[in-house]
Amino acid sequence: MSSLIPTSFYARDTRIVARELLGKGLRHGGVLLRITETEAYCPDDTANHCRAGRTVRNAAMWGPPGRAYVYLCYGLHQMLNLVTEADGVGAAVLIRACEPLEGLEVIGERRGGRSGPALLTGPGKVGQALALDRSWCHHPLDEPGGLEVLDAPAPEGVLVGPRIGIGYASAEHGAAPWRFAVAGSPWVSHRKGLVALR
DNA sequence: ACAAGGATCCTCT
DNA sequence: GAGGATCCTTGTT
Repeated sequence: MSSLIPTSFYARDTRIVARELLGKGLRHGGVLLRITETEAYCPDDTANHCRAGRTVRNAAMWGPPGRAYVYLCYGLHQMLNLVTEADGVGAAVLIRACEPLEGLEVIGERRGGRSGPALLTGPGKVGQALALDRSWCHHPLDEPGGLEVLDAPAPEGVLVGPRIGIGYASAEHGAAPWRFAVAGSPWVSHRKGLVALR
């Protein structure tokens, strides 16, 4: 796990990018993580922050692919997304959960001394473990030494299911199987509702 | 200037 | 499985 993923990887259908991000590396703040759970937020998606058009907060999602979109949820959680699709299209992949590979001690400190899957199963937890804040919004993900996304082999099996916490979306989008997770991994939030990808 | 609403987390049952 | 904490962003006066 060493090479940075190029921008072209992100300039594709958001659901494909979300699935293929499983297993990839995430390095920042002295910590290396393996992505184990993602969600796709697509164009024309009623669960998407961009559903009401462009705003100061969601500007990064409308921008070029391969950059970070970090936003504050419930006034306290820093949520990491990776911007997808062409420049001018509002779409991104939310990183929901990860497995720790390096820096376990630092992660534990940032997560209030917790241990086990509670460390990293949830998007707010991932942001906290990586020491991210909104100053990282718009940051290019292929820049060495910054917030790095590293290439790695795809997992053996993938699970899919509906996304979490989007009760405000339409019935169609609320049920869409746009959440992806590494099969058999304990580092996944809300296991219920996930099924093997054909 | 104000009110409303969250892509969650944690602590209980 | 359910409910409260918490405070910024947004759209509306």
